[in-house]
Amino acid sequence: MTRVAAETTDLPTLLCDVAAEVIAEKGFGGFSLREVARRAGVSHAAPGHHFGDLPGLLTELAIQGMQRLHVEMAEASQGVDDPAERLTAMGQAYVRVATAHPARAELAWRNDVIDTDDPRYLEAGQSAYGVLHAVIEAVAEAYNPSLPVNDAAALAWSSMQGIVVLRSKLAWMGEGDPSTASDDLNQAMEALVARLTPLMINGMAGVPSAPSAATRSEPTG
Amino acid sequence: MTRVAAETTDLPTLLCDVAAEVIAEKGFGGFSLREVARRAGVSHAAPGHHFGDLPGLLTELAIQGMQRLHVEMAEASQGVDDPAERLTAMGQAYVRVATAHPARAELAWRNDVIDTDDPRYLEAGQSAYGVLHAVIEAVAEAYNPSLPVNDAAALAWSSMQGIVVLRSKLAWMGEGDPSTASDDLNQAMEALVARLTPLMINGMAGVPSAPSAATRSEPTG
DNA sequence: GGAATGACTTGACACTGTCAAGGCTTTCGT
DNA sequence: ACGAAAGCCTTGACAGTGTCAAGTCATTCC
Repeated sequence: MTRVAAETTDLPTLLCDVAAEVIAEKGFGGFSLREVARRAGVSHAAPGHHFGDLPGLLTELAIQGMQRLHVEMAEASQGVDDPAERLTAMGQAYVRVATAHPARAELAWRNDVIDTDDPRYLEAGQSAYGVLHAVIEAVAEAYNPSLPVNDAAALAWSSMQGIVVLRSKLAWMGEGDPSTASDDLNQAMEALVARLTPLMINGMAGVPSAPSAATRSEPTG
Repeated sequence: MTRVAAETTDLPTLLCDVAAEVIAEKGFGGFSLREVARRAGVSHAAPGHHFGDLPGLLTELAIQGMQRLHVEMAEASQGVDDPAERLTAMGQAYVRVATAHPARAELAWRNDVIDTDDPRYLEAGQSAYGVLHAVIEAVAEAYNPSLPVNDAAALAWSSMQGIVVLRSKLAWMGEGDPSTASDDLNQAMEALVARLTPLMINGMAGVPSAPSAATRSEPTG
């Protein structure tokens, strides 16, 4: 009857958009396939017809989230020469995607409800990681050729993802006011990323060949 | 009937343990209050009687997770004098809690299904952050008095949480084999934390333009 | 022009969270 | 000591959910 969005788009993409909207609105509790169908103006079994089952739809959203992460990080890194600035731009792009598409970005890491063996999911994830890895390699080349690139890349991605998860708890951490509007929170997070990146870059630039600050537990040299 | 666990513990804690077990086993899909009641050998409405509703039970688990994070980080930092080593020990404790109690640790950050306004939740979170903040302050005192402590603490916590979330994706990142057993994965993650901490400490210690900051290993000589 | 394919609906089933009502046991006041 | 009150838990019911089989209808293909 009253389909909510443009009639031109096909039903699967419409269902994805509606699902992301519902999740962003009410979280994963209160989300249901039937409500998605209701908002899209189709029968309750229509989603099942296109995506098989609930994990099928959520996996599709997760793939889209990972792909978006990939393309926006890649775009953000283009045209920025300095490796440190490029890492900052990518981190900000990551945060921006996570706030602009919360459902898709969160689902990308919800191993318990998606099919992590889907080849499209794997490919999107590895592509995204490839972009980050390239930037860290540039950082290593510019600042410290002996930098353990894999470790540094893991640190960078972990930090970005951690910031997104801890976003609502930044008030605990003296990083702004809890009552800030979402636009301000977004800006505050991009600013935080901009301040955190040099902290990481400094660590990557100055890492001694034999770390002495903490106990080493890596046996192989 | 056939209650599954020790009869000595009271029903609420039994229900929490069973719920955590079910979530760890089958994820949040496939989890239901009724199955928890079934495994505990009580009627289907017993959980509701003690916790009100589903968010009530999940919030209780989240509080327990945050508290565990707090106490284990505090314990890990005790008896370790060097700030860098203490930060490493705390990071490893964080990872250890997240792998030993996956349901509780994950729920601690699932804002969509828990009640984040619960005062016990808030208190536990702020206590945990306080422990981390103290360590970062010690790092600042030892290595770099002008370190922005709040930023550095946010970076440290974000990294720890990010590592936990990305744990299953470490294979993409050249950080070990995807087929490693869970015990090995646990060890690999603690080793990763041990390698990442010096990276962060170096970044916190100072700017790379000052060459002494990059090469020195002892702050006091 | 008939058949076959795909898109979607209808109807059904087992299951879920939540609530009201009731029973049973323990505790408490007097 | 004895009735009342309070807690703990069960039973029963209701609306809502995911999923599957069967059916309807238009399009496409030969």
